[in-house]
Amino acid sequence: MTAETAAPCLEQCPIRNVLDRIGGQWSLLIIEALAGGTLRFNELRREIDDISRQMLSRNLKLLEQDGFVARKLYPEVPPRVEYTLTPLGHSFLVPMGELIHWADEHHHVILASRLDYQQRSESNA
Amino acid sequence: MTAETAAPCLEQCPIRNVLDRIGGQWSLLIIEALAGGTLRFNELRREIDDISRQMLSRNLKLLEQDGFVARKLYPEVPPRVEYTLTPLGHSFLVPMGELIHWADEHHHVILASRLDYQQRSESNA
DNA sequence: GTCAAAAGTCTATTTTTTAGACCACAAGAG
DNA sequence: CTCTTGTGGTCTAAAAAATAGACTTTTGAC
Repeated sequence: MTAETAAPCLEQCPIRNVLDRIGGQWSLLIIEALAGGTLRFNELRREIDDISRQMLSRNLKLLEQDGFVARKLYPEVPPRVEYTLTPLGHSFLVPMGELIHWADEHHHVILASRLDYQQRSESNA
Repeated sequence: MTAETAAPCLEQCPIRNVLDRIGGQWSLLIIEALAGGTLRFNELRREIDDISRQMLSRNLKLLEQDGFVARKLYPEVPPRVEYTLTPLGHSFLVPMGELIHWADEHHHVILASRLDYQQRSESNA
């Protein structure tokens, strides 16, 4: 129980640095949508459906910065922009898949826990 | 390419429902901190160090609701509260571990990508 | 007597997100 | 010709969320 104990995540730790980007509501959803293949901006928007243009735009930019997705602009009129997962993005699908699998497997437990908690707090009220 | 294609995550889909909770900046950090064993409120705060009391409190409450952590209040004065991972919380450590491992393995690529992007946008400016 | 610590809560300020208008241009309908 | 739709966004104003910091209550140390 000396200084060695835990504290693995100070501010500029790599894990935190990476996961903070992934952590938003939208990033995982976008990556998942692109897992099926290249999509254009508005295709993504329809796919995710309740994301605002601005958030989609911002998150795509972040994902592009971090090298998860590649953005290809076709200089046509009207403009066409295609977003595709990079190899890095694809490699991320593996741990993300496990996370989703876990969520899928356990969501009933979680839902039950939520209900339980709700009922307990009601009976205390 | 019919309706079957993708759209796996509408609003009330379980994955989304679960991951939205996990998705915050703090949840993963809290779970990671508790992976080492039971901690009290202020111990957690020192562990994570740049989390506000309010966010820690709120996130712990959410994690408790969802059944990831158990909260044990000792009715002493001053009050003592201990937070511990439940079995569900522990089982989550597995996919989370893979995610962290991936982040650890790839953060250099991501950092490089960020720098690259930055330089490209500077040369375009 | 004074100060710190416990585990939070409350409020005010700041940041982030959302909703929605707006842009230039072109193709298709009528 | 005009009207509407679709393209990939950006901009602004309003709503929601996060942060910082004071406050609470009781005990033990000094």
